[in-house]
Amino acid sequence: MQVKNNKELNFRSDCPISCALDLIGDKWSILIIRDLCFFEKRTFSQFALSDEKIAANILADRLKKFEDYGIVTKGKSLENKKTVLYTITPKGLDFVPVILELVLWGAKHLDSHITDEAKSFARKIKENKEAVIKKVNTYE
Amino acid sequence: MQVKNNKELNFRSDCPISCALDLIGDKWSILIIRDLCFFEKRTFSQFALSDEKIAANILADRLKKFEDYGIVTKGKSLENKKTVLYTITPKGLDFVPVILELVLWGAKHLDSHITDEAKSFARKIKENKEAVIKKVNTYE
DNA sequence: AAATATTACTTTTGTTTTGAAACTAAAATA
DNA sequence: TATTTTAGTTTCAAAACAAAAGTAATATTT
Repeated sequence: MQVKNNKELNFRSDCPISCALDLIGDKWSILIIRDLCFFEKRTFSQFALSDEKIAANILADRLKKFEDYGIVTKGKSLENKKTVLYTITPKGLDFVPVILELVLWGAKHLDSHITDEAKSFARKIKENKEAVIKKVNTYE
Repeated sequence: MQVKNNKELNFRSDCPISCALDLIGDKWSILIIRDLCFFEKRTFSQFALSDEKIAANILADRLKKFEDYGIVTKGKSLENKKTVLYTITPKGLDFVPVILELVLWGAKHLDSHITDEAKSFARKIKENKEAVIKKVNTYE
């Protein structure tokens, strides 16, 4: 049978930064991980509803990639047969520190674009990064 | 006169993560910042020679964007008239923590692809992240 | 001084990725 | 039974990317 798969990643080099970017270096991947980790989103339509308005085809592509590379697992809801649940793995959760640093960068250098809520989150990260990471890791 | 400019960024939302990605969310931007911060590259041809082999047109595009958004400044060499020097700004240096977290992620989860050198760098980051950041910040 | 090489790009052309919209199929709800 | 919801897929045009070749100024070699 014909399986539609993301083509195999070829890593451009053996640099860990480059390899990480080969997997999540685009405008959408990190936002999906953000939604999984900080907004407890789990379903296709929840991701699709985010402010940035990802297109359905791109979302489907990234979720497939994430599944293929162990960033999320795909499962079925216990309550009904049509809802698909995406759950972040430990490998995916390990992107949280990257995301927190992006928040700090954004809050510092794009100040005027950023909400007060985001600014207060940045403050919280600066005060106690480990606590923020631990909290995300215990959502599950 | 006709100026060739990167079109204005439109930020997809007011999320600091999303905004940061609007600027550097692609496969190349962070690698150029890596080369500036960790390998002291300053010229077009030095960037072009990196292992990942960025195409000249893409490199030119990203350097222009970086200049426009204050990530680097463009200057002339004191020694000769043809070399152009790109220098990272404090705003650009503030991406270093993001990069260090990508190194840690890559070293942990893509272990088999990564060089021993990169692994030992990851160890150093884990031992004393602040020292690594400080060292990068004092290259200049 | 002339020829060659280097540097920093730009241009061209073809391919790939993205984005928007419409469409589908199964399941759930009214 | 009809409508809505969920999770996608398909289509097609536009934008971004990649590889290669070209250019112009400067620097080096012969």
